[in-house]
Amino acid sequence: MAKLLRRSRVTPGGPQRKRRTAEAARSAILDAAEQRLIASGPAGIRLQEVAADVGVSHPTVLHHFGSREALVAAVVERLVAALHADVLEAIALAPAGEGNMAALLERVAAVLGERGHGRVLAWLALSGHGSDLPEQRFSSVVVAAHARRKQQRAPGPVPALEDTAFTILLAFLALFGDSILGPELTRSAGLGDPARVGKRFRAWLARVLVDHLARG
Amino acid sequence: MAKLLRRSRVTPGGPQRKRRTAEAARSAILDAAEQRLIASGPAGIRLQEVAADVGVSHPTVLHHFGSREALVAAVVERLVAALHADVLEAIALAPAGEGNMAALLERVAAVLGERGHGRVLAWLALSGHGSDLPEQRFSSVVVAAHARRKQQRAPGPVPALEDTAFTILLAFLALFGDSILGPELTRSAGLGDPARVGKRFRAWLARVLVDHLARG
DNA sequence: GCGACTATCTACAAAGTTGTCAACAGCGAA
DNA sequence: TTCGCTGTTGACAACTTTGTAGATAGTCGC
Repeated sequence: MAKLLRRSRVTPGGPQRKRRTAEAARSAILDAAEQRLIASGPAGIRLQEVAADVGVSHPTVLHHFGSREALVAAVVERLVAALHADVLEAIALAPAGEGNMAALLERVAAVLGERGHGRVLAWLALSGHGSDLPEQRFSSVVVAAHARRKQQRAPGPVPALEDTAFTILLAFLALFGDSILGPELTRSAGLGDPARVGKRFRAWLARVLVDHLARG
Repeated sequence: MAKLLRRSRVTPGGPQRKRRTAEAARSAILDAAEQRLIASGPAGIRLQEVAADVGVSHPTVLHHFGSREALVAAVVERLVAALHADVLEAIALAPAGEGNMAALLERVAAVLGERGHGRVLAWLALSGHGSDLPEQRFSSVVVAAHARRKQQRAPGPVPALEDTAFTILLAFLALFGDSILGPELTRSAGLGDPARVGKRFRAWLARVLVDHLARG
């Protein structure tokens, strides 16, 4: 009789099994793993926690990704692609004008801050996943910016390409560093609301950069 | 007979036990844990690995620190103190002159690069150990630098304190970000030897900062 | 409805990690 | 030398985590 009663080896509390398409399951699992990646880094991704977030058992995760390592690789790849697209979009959406440096910095800062893209960059660099970062993109941005710079300021000596590259590098590193420990530093400095201070800092940085590009 | 032969429950390969003072043992364990902290972050510290590095068994580590968490707290505290002292020393050793900005940046960059102080800063900020970072130190540096700045450039309008603070913040964030993903970015940009490019970048940054402080 | 496919589950295994415990052993003091 | 203190150890326990295996059960096509 007992054999007839139990429909599975052990009757679960909620016997209703939700079945998704493989693609939907993979996507949901990647979403959960992405949150864990942002919060705890690649080393902090646990199969059981990710599975619990999605509402499935951890063998289901293994079924869809094969191994924990493959899951980490998949979520890193997806997130790096998203980061890459977001940065390019932020740059592309900045109209070529005068006071748009501040808007561009604000956009890039938002990309690094929201969704934790800055944190993920740091996690990957620290964890040795640096080779997963997009390659040869920085140089293309530099070349495009330098062309626009030479076009905009006709008279005077031609600025060196490296000057443009270093300017962009400085802006990006400052925004990146700010996304990681900016709040801590402003709090430590007692400057008040970190969000407000961050905004003022970026506006100030925009003025410095424009100043340098114009006169440097 | 067998009872007489075995001097311990199981005869170890090397029966020689090295006994250190508690202080020496703690120091050696902290050294090993520090390496692990720099390489893998606070979450990557394993009692067995640290013990193996020192050449002891892992219960010895627990004996000296009580728990893994206490060990992590101890090594973080020691390393943050060392980082703090190194940064203050780098600033203090910079003579108040003209072209010393480059030397100062080089010093701070060395502190962040060597011994992995920059990495540790990032690890702690990402891992939520941000509250372990030194407090109220940034503001004291800003105040001192601002006083020196007002003294050096007598004529003209008095620069705002926030301008000095943002300048220091920019320099530190750029150096910090460069210590984390500078090599990756320069490699991605195909600019050649990251060490050389980093040095050129810091020299360039020094010129930009001095320029801003003088004219801004 | 029925069968094939497969997403999903429970149960288990294997390895790693932290922590406990009793015993051993080096070293200084009486 | 002997004794007490304690740094050190092997063995073990409890827990976590990844991975495997077989069974269960939705879903689609016929």
